[in-house]
Amino acid sequence: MSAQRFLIVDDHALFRTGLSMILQQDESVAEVIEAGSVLEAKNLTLDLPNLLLLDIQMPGLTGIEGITILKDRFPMTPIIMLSSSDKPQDKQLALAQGAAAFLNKAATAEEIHRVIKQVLTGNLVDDNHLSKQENTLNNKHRQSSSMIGDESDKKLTARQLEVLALICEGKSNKLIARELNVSENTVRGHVSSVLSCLGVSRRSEAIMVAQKQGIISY
Amino acid sequence: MSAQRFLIVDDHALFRTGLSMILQQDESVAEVIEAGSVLEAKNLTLDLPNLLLLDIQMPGLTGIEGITILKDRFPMTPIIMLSSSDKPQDKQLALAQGAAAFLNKAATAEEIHRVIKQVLTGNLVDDNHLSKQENTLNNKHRQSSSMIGDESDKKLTARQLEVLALICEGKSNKLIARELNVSENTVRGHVSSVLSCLGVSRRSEAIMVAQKQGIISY
DNA sequence: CATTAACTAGTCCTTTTGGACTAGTGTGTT
DNA sequence: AACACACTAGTCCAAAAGGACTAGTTAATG
Repeated sequence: MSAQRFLIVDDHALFRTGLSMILQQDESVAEVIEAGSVLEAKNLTLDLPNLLLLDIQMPGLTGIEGITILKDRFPMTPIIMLSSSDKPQDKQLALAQGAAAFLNKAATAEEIHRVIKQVLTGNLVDDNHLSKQENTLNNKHRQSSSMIGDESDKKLTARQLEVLALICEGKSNKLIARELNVSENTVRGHVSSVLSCLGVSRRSEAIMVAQKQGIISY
Repeated sequence: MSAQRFLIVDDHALFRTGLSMILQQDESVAEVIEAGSVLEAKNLTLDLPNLLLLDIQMPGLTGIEGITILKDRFPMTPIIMLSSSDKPQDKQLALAQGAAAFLNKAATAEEIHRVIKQVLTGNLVDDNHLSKQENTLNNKHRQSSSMIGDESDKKLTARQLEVLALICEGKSNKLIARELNVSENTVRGHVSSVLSCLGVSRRSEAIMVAQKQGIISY
C-alpha cells in the first residue's frame, strides 16, 4: 500500500486544503487532488484514485446523488462520505448508495486516518447490512414525499443526474449538449427521461422538485 | 507585525486543523489556538490573541451571538467571521455586531491571507455601509458582497417579485396568468422585465439567481 | 448467445418562451 | 397640468422546449 492518490470533493476550498494537508501527513500519500463539485470531479482527466472523500452538503449536486455519478466515473474507488451533520438518515442513505464509510467533519485527524486505513484495507465500515438495505433504502429514499400517489419514482441514472444538475444551473439544452459533448437531441432525450422520472413537465418544475427531494441544493 | 497569535473557533476539528495549517504557512504566525465552541474559547486562559476567526454555524451558541461574548473576553482582538453560506443577512448581522470581516469557507487560502492582512493592518472589510440600515431593508443587499463582482441588480417591483416567485414554483406563463388574473401577454411582460433585471435570459437561470441572492427561498 | 438497459442520434410536430415593439390606464409626484 | 412609472394588453417573430416516435451502439447480465 504505497503511492496512494486521494481525491477530495468539497465546495469549501478552505476545507479541502486543510483536509489535504492532514492527509499528506501520511507518507504513503503521494498525491491529493481537489475538486469543488461532483461534476468538476467527474470531468477530471486522471487515473482511478485510490480513495475518494466526498462532502454531502454542496451547492448543485449533493454528495448523496454524487455517489452515483462518481461510482460510475471511478468504479473501483471506495468513497468516504463527509458531513457536517450527524443525521442518521444521511449516513444510511450514503451507505445504501454505496459509500464505504461515513465521517463527521467534527472528527479528529486521528479518526480520519483510522477510517481511511480501514477502508483501504478492505474493511468497509458498516458494510455488514448493505445487501439487505440496498432495496429497502432505495425505496425509502424518496418515499418521504410520496404520501400521495407518486408512482414515477425510479432513481435517476448517472447521466440523468448530470443533466439534471445542468438544468438546475439554468443551462439550455444546447449548452448542456456542448458541455457533455453529445448532440442536442441526446440531451432532449435525457431531459425527457428526467422530467418523466420526476413526474413533471417543465424544466423549471424539475428544478423545484429536485430541490425538495434533496437531489440538488444551493 | 510579528509573532502573531490567532484563535480559531469552529466546531469541526477537521476544519480547525486545516485552517490552522493554512495560517501557519505564514511565518509571522507564531501560534494558532483552537476552540470547539464560543464558551470553550471564552474560558481559555491566554493573553489577547491578535486575531479571532469565528464560525457562524455552531451547535450551541452561534457565532453571531458569540461575537458579543468574545469581544467582551478579548476586547482588542478583531474578529473575522467564517460562514458556509453567502447569506447576505448573515454577513450584515456579523458586521453589525462588530465583526471586522466576513469570509466564506469556499474562499481560497490566498483570499484568506489577503483578508487577514487587511484586517490586521486596520482596514476593516466592508464597514462602509454599516450605518445605512434604513436603506438595506428596502434596497438591495448585494453591494456588500462585492468581492465577487455581480453586475445587474436593479430592484424588482412587487408584481415582478410575485411573478418571479411563481416562476420559481415551476409555473408556466399560462398558469401564472390564471393565478394573477391577468392575460398571458402581461405575464410575458413581467417575465421579460424580471429576466432583464436579473441579467439572465432563461427562466431556469432566473430561478438559480433568485435563490443565490436569497430573493426566494424554499 | 440472447436479453436488457442505457446512451446515443435523429425526425416531426406542437407548445412555450422570450425579445422587440406599440399603447392604453391608472397612480402618484412635482 | 405635466411627468414618470407600473401595470395592463396586444402583435410579430424567432428560438427553445417538449412529446412521440424510430433506431443504432455499447455494456452488463443471465
